[in-house]
Amino acid sequence: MSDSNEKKQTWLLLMAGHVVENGLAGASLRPLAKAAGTSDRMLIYHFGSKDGLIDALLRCLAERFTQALDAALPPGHAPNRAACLAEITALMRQPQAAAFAHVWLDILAEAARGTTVFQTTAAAIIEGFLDWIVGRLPEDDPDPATGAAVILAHIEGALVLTAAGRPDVAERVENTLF
Amino acid sequence: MSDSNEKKQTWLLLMAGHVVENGLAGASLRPLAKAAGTSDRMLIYHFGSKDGLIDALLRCLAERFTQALDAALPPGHAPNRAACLAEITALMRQPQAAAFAHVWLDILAEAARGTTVFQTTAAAIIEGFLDWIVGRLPEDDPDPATGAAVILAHIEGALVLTAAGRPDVAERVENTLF
DNA sequence: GTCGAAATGTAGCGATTGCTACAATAGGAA
DNA sequence: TTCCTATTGTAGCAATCGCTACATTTCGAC
Repeated sequence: MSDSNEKKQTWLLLMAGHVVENGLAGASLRPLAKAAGTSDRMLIYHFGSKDGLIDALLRCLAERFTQALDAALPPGHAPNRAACLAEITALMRQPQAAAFAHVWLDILAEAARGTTVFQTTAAAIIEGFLDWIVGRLPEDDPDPATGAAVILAHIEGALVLTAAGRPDVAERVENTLF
Repeated sequence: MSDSNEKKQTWLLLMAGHVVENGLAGASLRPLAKAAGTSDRMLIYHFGSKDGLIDALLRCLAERFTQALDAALPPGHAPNRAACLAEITALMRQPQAAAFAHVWLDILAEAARGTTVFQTTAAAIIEGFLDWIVGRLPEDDPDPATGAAVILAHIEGALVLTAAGRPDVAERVENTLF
């Protein structure tokens, strides 16, 4: 059992890499299996169905994302909200964050259409992101929940504007937010 | 020629409706043709290829979106930025806006992955949206470009947070933005 | 009416989709 | 060894994908 779980976990990591590079929307069994070094037959056998695989893959991606946040910028309090936002914005401009942004938009599109697994995954990612931001706000922030919400909303807005090819709009806002 | 263009335009409107309801990512020729009341054979014949069809469909969607904005809230100056944001936020909560949000996220996901047609469409939609917001800002707004950018960034952030199942976060920000 | 081009229907191609039937292998329990 | 279950490979199914070959219809120019 533990042996099987280890193998599945290895597969999931490899498939997560493939998904980050090639997108989640058009991901089909055979390419995923090739990325994991196995066969579609095995993926169905161990995950039950493609839905089961996507479910596991989404959990894996969410966990990887929250871990990546802590790894990139471990908790530590910024002097003020503006500095905190600047730090996170700079982090989001790094290539690995941009790569994840593609998958994030895939997840959002499917979540918006009502698919339960994608909705819970998206909510979990948001929750983890909010917690992480709270841990980076100024120690004396009067209202960390609101502060984190403002920063996260701006990060997500900037994500959309950047994806739409207008990072300049996001930048203009960033300079006048706090 | 004009006859052919009229027919294509009718088809595009019907297909746009289908796409808004069923998503753009998984849209394939035969369902689109059925929605337009024709055949996949005819779509290929008149649009050259699926890429050509998607291109035309995206232009149609972008135009429909900007027109829908003007139709929902014709230009008129709000008393202040906060009121302007509140108006637009209320508008975005209407069902038709939510329906378009699904397609918008599809477009963004594809644009983020680098597909040119989606990128230009996304940029055009952003541009039209910005112009429309400028036309609704207070008449004496000191910096309409920045004001529109701040409002649009928040709207897009709220879109993401809502799609992720956390509209509460967006709402919290809205109350403290101006 | 005649002719030629545009427009449309029918049928199907090769590729890919998620998934499965069947058989073979492997590895531990008795 | 013997048997049983878990695991894996091979092959293929029905459905759908974008697209095309071929035949037919439609329709305006002459």
